[in-house]
Amino acid sequence: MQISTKGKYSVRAMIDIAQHSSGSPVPLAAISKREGISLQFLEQLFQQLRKGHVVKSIRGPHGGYVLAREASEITIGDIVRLVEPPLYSSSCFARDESVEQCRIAESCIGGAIWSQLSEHINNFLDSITVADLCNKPKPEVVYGLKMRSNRISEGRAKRPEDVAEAEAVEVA
Amino acid sequence: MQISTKGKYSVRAMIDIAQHSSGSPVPLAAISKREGISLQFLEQLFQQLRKGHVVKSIRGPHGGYVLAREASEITIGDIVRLVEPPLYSSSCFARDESVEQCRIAESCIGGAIWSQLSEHINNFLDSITVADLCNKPKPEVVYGLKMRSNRISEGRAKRPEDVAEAEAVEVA
DNA sequence: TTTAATCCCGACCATTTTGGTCAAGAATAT
DNA sequence: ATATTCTTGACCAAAATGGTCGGGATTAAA
Repeated sequence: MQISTKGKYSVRAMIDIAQHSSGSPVPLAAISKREGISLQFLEQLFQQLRKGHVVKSIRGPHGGYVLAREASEITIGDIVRLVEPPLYSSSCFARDESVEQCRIAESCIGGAIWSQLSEHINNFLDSITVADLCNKPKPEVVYGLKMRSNRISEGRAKRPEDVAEAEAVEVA
Repeated sequence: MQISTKGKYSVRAMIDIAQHSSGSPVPLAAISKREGISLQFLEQLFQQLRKGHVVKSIRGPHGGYVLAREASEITIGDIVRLVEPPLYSSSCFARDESVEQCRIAESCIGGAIWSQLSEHINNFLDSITVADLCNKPKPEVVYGLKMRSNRISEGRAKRPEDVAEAEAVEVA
């Protein structure tokens, strides 16, 4: 269970755009140089980010990418979900995952675990926005991240009762 | 970000032992047959589970594996951590991950995100025990999983303030 | 004491995923 | 026109995943 560099690079690139775009588009070449990420790899990632509607592209000279909406309205989860495979893919403890039926049948709790874990992770990642990471908070604040619950992220219809209360983790 | 079959298989095998062991050891061959998991793959997994002290082995005829402690004292997190690579490995948004220094330096929040995410996941997985999954709860109960916070899992020293309040997710 | 059951261990291996590169093209500001 | 920038698709090496194989070591029981 790992977060790949695709996720990390994508988040870094999105932060980079948010920090360096003053209304004008940011070319990938600039991000590549600043973040030390290969241009071609960025291009690959940004196709997914564009199709996922978190950035918009502008072609030609002085072109580049701009955030599709305000940095405070783009969550880390929005980004990560576009470039990472989903955690929960309908498999539980069932013997044969291709079959819908679970081995321990009506008492199966396995699927619920992974789906609940997935919910937890998504709620956590959706509680942090690109704007949060651009504000350069003081170290004390870093560890006291304010968690916003019930955030509705793009393309993911959540009923309110689906959303867990995400409490801040006191790490320090 | 995926949970591999190693994690799922290991959890299933542990549940299998808990359900079929009446004090006597459960041979891998029996688990293999019941769960449809290759014997050799199980052997591979159980080496890690044994070294991680969640099971004990008994060799010779009528041998097999027994849980190293009560099913209610073994969490899913205990199992999964033994066979899955760790989520958080000291990398944040830093340009050069081999260097300890982060690009956005004193205001770096990136590392905190992944480490907090890791905490969240561990707390969640540590809130569910093998015993919970053997009790065959009714479907209603399945989705109302009671989360126990502040569980101390083997080999992971947690200060109380490190542990988030894990609330039950109302899925249904 | 042989035999069979069982765990133990290390090497091996095919496929998929990851983390990219390369080359050619299309759009567009200047 | 031309240079800049995104767009697309093919390709590729290395690592991880999800196993298999073959032989040992240990031990209960016939």
